[in-house]
Amino acid sequence: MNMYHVTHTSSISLILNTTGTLAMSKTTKKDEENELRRGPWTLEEDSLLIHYIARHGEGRWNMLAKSAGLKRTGKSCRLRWLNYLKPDIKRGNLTPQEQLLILELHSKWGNRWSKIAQHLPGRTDNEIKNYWRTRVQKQARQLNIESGSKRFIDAVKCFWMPRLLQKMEQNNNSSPISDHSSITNMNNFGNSIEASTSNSISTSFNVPSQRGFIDASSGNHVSTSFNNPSLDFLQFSQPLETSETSKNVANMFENNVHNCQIQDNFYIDDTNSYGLEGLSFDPLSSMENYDFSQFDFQTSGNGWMVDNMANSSNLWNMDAM
DNA sequence: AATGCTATCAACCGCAGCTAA
DNA sequence: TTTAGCTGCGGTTGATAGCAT
Repeated sequence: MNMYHVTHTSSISLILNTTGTLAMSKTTKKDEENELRRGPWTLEEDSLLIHYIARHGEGRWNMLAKSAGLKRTGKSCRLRWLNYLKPDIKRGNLTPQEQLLILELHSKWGNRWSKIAQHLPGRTDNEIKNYWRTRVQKQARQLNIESGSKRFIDAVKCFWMPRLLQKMEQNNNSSPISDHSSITNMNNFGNSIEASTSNSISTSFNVPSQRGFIDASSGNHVSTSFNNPSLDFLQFSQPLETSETSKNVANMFENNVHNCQIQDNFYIDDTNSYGLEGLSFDPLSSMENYDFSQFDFQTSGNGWMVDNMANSSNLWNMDAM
């Protein structure tokens, strides 16, 4: 049994558990005899649980806990299995695609973590919940936005999502990518918000009625539409046939359509504040690097973004998704 | 090197819904 | 119909690693 007791006294033991961390458990004789264990699981407990489920299957957790010889509650066994031991659990950082999907699904279902997790194979509700609370909500707090508010949704849609798309594009292209990025919306060229890199990969979220936009790197006016009208808001400066990721993105969004509306005159050009390292990936934090001083920008209280942006009436159409 | 702070994530808790007795 | 037990979900906590000072 791979349980490493580093030290052991009559009442305190240090145990190297499965996560590689040291767990200190203070127990009494009474605890050991009568009470249920709590805290980090040991390798021995994991092994008992895994082998029992391999033989008998999962479910009926209270009985399982007793039968397996685990001094744990059924709930604890269930949680340990579902969140950590189950073979098909995917570990490691969430990919941009997964993050994008989480944002999409959360906008649709709210804190229905279990339901969201069903759409991310190998990811657990706990993991998604932790991601949301530690990354997404943190950004909202830092920007003085109430998470779940309309402004927060605007931020997610107009900044975070395009950058995730951009990251996906970049991941799909192994060629060297400059740190130069820009988000551009020029009044003269229609209402679009565009994430662009210097290697001409450009992703635009458009107001459907105005589909043209300027490729920031080439200066050419580009208008690319999807066959599916519901994808009109998604446009790419590269022809679709040359951008596999664009196709993937299009597929991903096919049933998750929403429009991103921002006001005219909205122009942001940051030259180096969120290069690749920034894209690894914290889009809202990169917002903090923008110069919003030219706008009616409030850093505390209710406001944080261009007023017209927040006043858009067609934002985040839940029904359309 | 020591200390404090922050981020992350595993695990626990309380509650609600379901089911069987 | 009531009640007790079980399960699953979402919120919260606590331990710890890593970073900053």
